[in-house]
Amino acid sequence: MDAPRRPGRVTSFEVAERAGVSQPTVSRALSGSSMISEATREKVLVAAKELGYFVDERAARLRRGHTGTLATVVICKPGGGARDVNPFSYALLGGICAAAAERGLEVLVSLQSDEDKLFGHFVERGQAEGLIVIGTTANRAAWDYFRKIGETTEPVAYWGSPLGDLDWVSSDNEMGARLAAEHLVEQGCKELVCVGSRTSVQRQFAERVDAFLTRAGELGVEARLAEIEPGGERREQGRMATEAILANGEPCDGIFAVCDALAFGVMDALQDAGSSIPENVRLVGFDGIPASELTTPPLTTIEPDLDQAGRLLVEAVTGEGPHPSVRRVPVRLLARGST
Amino acid sequence: MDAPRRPGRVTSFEVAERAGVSQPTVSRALSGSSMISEATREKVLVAAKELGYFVDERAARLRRGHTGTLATVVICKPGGGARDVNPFSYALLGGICAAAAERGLEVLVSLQSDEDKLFGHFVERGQAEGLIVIGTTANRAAWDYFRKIGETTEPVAYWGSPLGDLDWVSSDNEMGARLAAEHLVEQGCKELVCVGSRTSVQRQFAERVDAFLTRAGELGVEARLAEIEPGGERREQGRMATEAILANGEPCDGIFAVCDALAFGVMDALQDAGSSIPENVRLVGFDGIPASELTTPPLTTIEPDLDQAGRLLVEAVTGEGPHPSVRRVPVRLLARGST
DNA sequence: CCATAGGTCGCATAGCTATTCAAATGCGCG
DNA sequence: CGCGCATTTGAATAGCTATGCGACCTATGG
Repeated sequence: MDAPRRPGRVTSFEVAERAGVSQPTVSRALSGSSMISEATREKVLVAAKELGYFVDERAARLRRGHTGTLATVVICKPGGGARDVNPFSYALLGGICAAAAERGLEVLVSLQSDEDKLFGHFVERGQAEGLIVIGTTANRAAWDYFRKIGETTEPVAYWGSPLGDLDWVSSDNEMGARLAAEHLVEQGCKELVCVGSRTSVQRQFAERVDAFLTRAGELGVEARLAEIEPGGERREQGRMATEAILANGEPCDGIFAVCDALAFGVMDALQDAGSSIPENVRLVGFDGIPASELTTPPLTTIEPDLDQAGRLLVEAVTGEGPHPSVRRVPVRLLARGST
Repeated sequence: MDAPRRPGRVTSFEVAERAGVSQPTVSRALSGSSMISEATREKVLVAAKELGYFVDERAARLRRGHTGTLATVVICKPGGGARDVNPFSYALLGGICAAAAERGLEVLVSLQSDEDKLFGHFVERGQAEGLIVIGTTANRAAWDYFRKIGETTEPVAYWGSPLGDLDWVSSDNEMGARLAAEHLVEQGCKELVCVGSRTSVQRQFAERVDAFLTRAGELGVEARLAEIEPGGERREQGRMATEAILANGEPCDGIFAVCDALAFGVMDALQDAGSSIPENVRLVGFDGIPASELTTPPLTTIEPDLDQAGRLLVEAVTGEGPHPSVRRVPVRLLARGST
């Protein structure tokens, strides 16, 4: 059609011929084998450059038996397109890519919402060494699916979801929630509310709720849970939960929302009710998504170290360290205008 | 170490033996060849399932000669980690993944900031059919790099950057900027300012600026450009440009910021100056990033159809349609509180 | 001067599938 | 009953690299 499209690709045999050596020598020279003399290696490198040779990864991987690749499945909302992916998932994906690159691994990304295709069988098909699954919160069906196939022997690591005997990684929810409680108390709050859930698919939420209430208790401050309605958008859930609090006239001068998206809804409701942040109510979120900086006032939030998160996920799936393992990503408090 | 790790993997030969046929028959049966009888195909499928067989993509791709994979390079800021990636790039990446999945293609993602590794040679190494490059705005050096290697014969498509004779895709900047101008005028604005740049690496900015000023002129409304300072964060650039306007006491009741991140800075400056949006000044952004919904008031913005964007990029790189080609992604106005 | 060891390199092959080509089978029709 | 044709299958091979093992050469020590 257009360009001649490289009729036959340049092979290591052609490089060998040009360099006056054998094909295996080319292979070894390029892979840095120590059994090749410097002079020969140089000849080979020159020939390879002149011919524009690149190793064919297909053949190399077939022969070698491994791929140097990790697959990452990002779970999407059932009907949702790319637009609906949680911003947190994208940020996490970035951390994974960075950590993989550190180790010289490629990353294959798959956005999935269809239940039957969730598990791409990337490992069995020889496309990846292991699988990282993130965004499981977005899709209940997906969650159940992974729960069922939990017995697979594939090297797979999940973000944020205790699944029996498997590797998983999550924020240090307990630490984060404690930081939130301490911060609100330091700011003088006396009547705390936690907007979240103990029963969500997202088990991380329950951890945050429990740790927050416990820590508030230790500090001698009232704290109670405002359970969100299941289903629907997070932001809307946050709004409704907060409206319920306000409607009941319950006293409240400090709110901890267990994720930033919920916190946005909390802000909506407070603003509608004419309650000002932080004067009347102080608010802390969780996740540290970049958008949290844009609200008025900017949202105080608990930010996990996503580079670290990516690193731990990659380590879990490449089998470094014990198995099964649970790894906690360090968090820090980003104090901003909402407190 | 841990699990026996599948000492030898299940091959098509084993499936063949169990099904009582030959290896080529297995290959054909599983790939849906029409030259296999239904009875035989059924036998093969059963045997494959019983043995837990999956095609080894490494071997299949080696033999077949193509990979069914697209590589996407996301350019990052020079020193920046995953955290610094433009949210727009992530959203676009989502669109690309979705479009690729529609065509049964896998997506290999690579975040890159080191200049020497930008071009992963994914195609030459037989890892992908083609390359999509996004986020070129983030990194001047990267931009120059790609400019230099523009002559490569690799199938590569760029987001948003006219690069001589290559395929590229961008928002319909002209249409978007016109929509912005028309909207501001409809809302009664008489003194328009465009916060942006004609000289940025990001050529899309210049297109937006020109179209906005032209359209405002056609509508008989004053409009001028507030050129941003080169370098630094977009948000900061927007803030500084707006502060300059306010300091000069120039009349202004409508602002078009050529990207959302700039618009956030515009809001910062207006808020600091006690100028209220939309009463005193109306504001329109560009890109429709999800975070634009979170500002107070929510930002009116021009949203490109990112599913479409992904589709056009994938088509460009897979060689569907003419080459070289320039493709424009349809946009729409999201009217929100800031106007 | 020979034996040995160490350092380099080439031969042959494995790794698994898709495809080409020929062979076998079954069927209709003259 | 024989022949041609369509349908279905198998044998052989290509696709390209990495690696086990043997071969070779040179230097070294005896």
